[in-house]
Amino acid sequence: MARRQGTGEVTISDVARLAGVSKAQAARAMGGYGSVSNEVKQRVMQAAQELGYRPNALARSINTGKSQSLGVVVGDVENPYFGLVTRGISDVARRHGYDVVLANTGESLADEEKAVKMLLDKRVDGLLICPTSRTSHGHILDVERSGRPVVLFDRDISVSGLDMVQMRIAEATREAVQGLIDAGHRRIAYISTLKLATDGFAPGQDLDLSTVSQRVDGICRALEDSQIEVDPVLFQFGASDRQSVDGILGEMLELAEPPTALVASDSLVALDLLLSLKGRGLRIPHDVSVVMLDDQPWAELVEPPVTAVRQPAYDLGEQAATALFERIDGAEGGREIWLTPHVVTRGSVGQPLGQVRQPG
Amino acid sequence: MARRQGTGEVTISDVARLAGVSKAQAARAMGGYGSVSNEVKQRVMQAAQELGYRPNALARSINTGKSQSLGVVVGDVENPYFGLVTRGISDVARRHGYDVVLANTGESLADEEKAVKMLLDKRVDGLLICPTSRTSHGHILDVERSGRPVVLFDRDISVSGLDMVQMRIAEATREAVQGLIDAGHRRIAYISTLKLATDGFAPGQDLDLSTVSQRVDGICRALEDSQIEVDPVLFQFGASDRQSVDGILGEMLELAEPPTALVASDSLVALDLLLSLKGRGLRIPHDVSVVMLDDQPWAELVEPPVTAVRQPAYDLGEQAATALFERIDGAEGGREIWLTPHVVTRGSVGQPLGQVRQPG
DNA sequence: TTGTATGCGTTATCAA
DNA sequence: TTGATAACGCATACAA
Repeated sequence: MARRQGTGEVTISDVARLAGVSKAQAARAMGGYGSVSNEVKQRVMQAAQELGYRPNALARSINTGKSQSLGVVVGDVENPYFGLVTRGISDVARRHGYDVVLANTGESLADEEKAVKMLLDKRVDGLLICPTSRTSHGHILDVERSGRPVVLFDRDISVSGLDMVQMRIAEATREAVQGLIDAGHRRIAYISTLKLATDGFAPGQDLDLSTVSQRVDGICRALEDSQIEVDPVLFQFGASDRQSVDGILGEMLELAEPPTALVASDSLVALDLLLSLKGRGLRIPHDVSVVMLDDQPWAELVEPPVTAVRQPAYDLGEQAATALFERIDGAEGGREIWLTPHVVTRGSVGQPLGQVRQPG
Repeated sequence: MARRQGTGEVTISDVARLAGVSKAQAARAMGGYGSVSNEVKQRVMQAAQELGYRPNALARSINTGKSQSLGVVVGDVENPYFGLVTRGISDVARRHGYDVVLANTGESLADEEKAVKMLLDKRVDGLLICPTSRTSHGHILDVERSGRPVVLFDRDISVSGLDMVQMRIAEATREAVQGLIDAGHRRIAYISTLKLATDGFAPGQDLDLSTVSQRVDGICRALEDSQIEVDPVLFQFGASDRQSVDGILGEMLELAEPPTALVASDSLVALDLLLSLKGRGLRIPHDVSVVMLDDQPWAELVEPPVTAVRQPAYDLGEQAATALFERIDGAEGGREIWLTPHVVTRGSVGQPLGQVRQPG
């Protein structure tokens, strides 16, 4: 007589009993390992079918040490860019018979740390992380130390040796900005969601997100190539919503030498930025030129269509997941994979208005 | 001497040994159940810390019967609507200390069935499903029968008794179409991604997606209220990509009595539709009016801004997850929750061009 | 409060 | 090819 109740679900023992074989044989037949005669296999299958038996994957995992699931940690699935990345990951995972445990951290480091812990506790076979911070990465290194493979995607961290799949977006950004310069722009502003740790921004300053860092580098390189001054006031951060974007834009337009071109760090910023411009009655590209550093379908639709840097987001997800599976299958770590975004030229870039220098 | 090697990870036994207490006491201290003296708790915590011990959630789950994770089955996370829903679900889950196993099925019934099986095998504590089909739902009923709670979201199935959270979009659609009628439209077309099982569409026909069914109902009701003929040729399906949308639009414009207003079933269709209109040089709302049955931020940005039905997608996710947790906590099932979308009037609806009837 | 022994549902080992 | 039994890592009933 059992002292404790089971879960009430059908187990392999029930199947074995009905099939008239030992538990071990039934397990072998169901699991497809070891050797079992065709006749027994038939009987077991039949019994399993009849009882509606489904193996308990948890119990299996505890024995095999493999959970057949991947942990994915990302800041914001709501951002269409990450939506697509997630889709790429999920497709590869499904193809491998794995499923995906998704943790959305809202770009909070504390939540990211918690999420990683939870995922490790659940013994995921590997982790895909898009880190919130370049520098606060203790929890990520812990994972590697624990022996479970990790692949970083989209963003870098400040130590090397980990697998990572990234966009080579510095170069594409440089190209896009070169396009602005070629059109005659000298005052080019950059607007990002990233919240700066420091009060103001200084060129060359370390930024805590590699993706933002790359973008800024690309812009600066383009400017320096043409001997154009890098003006810190044209690098604006903390553009987290419509209101802050509008505020930032308003301040920059009041500058003695306002920007003639605006570079939006991603599609969300671009959306708010374009709405703000529209609200102010500014016309693109007549009054101001615009470039967005992440393409989205609607960029083609607005008037004028927006010049953008198109990132292969789905591919990023696919490659990251593929790299992780290679690690799970025993491959060496430390590999870096770089994907190449491309500039898609549309109609939002034109010549700057001849701006008049304020006297004094 | 152990015959089999463990996973190599630190277990509660190791912690117990180092702390100099029994395995049970260590487990109690770590798990926070049963009674343990403060002194032992201290020693155990200390030992766990030192060894870097992390409990194996799988082993715990197998005992408790609770996995602390939710399964989410959805057709397409890439669709921003579902992206937001997922975010809502994920936030509630995290608040409850659960994590989310996400299965993206690409709207394939076979994949949906497989996904549900996998999730059940992994003993998720509950499932949130956005079903691909109203009628092929055996796998969903199986879940309920297995005793694990399910909440359907966004879409209905053809049997009652299950928990479900849905948009009351028939009514909002009726309102939006009423707006078109009020503006003078009589030829109103509807374009949906749904692939029809039958060859053509007949008014009153059963559709396999409740969300599409509701939209069609809303349109028909508005038309009937104004004694306008419901013309099957104005209901077009299978608009899965830009090309097919363009083809559908082309055919409809060649009709003897072409539509003067277009209703896009969701934001993806709307995007393709607007691009197609733009490509053809048709102007909104002068040449044709447009309404989209799912609002997205860019709808406000395009020229003219697009009148849309705004669905509280994040709320849908939140409510669905909340309902599921209530079921997990023992609440009765069979509840239906309805959310109310609203028409957001913008500039894409105008008076129809006086169209000339073809003679003969 | 503590320790022992057993159970969870599976896989792995070993002898038959 | 089979069956008995240990092992996985933890939770829990029971006795101490």
